[in-house]
Amino acid sequence: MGRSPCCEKAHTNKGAWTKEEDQRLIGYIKAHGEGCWRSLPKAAGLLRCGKSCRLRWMNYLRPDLKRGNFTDDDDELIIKLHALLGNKWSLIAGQLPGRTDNEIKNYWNTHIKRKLLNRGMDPHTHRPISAAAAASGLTTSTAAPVFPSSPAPASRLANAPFASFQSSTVSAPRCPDLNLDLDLDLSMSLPCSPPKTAPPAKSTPTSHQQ
DNA sequence: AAAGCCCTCAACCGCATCCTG
DNA sequence: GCAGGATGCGGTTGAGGGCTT
Repeated sequence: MGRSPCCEKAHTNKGAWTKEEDQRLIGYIKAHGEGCWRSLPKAAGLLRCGKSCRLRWMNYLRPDLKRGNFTDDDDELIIKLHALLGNKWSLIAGQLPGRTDNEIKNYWNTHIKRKLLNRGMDPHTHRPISAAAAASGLTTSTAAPVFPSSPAPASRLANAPFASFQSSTVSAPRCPDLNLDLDLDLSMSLPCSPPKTAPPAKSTPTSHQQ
């Protein structure tokens, strides 16, 4: 496509990071802080593209990461947040200090999906599979999720009514503004747009752009 | 003990959105 | 208001390790 590549692929390493690369990245960020990912690799003496450095730092090297050891509470929270937000992994991660969007996404796909299926729940709609199927003259896969199925882009969520819990992440441990302790009928609690039978999360804007 | 299969997770890719001039 | 660049996000892939046969 017409986009310029994010970096010169010919001169960048790919694949797994070596310890030395990690050390360089950590050292550089400790010394200079995050930011300007595009120029960071050169400045740090890394043959990586900025994106790759950012990802490595965010998902693996950051000192405040927990990594692994998801508790049942974490599971339940993720499930509830997913019911509310859909595949907005970064927002979900924001409610779980020390977790990254990538980690949660992986954990969802490998563990929680299965957990929900075992419970007879549809991981997309968060409804009982039979009900979800029945409810769909709609196809199962597009059965209306209980979260806004064509949610506003993440950034716009900042303007959404539940934005308050996003910004509250830091000060309060978890979702003080969401009634996550209840077995919510989430479809009732959503402040956002009325449910549409729209494609799931990310696909939204695509249709009217490009 | 070996081979094949399955699962997990780190990393990449492409697109969307934000930011700046 | 527009264009281009930078950053962030979500989907997907592939390597490696563990498990099963």
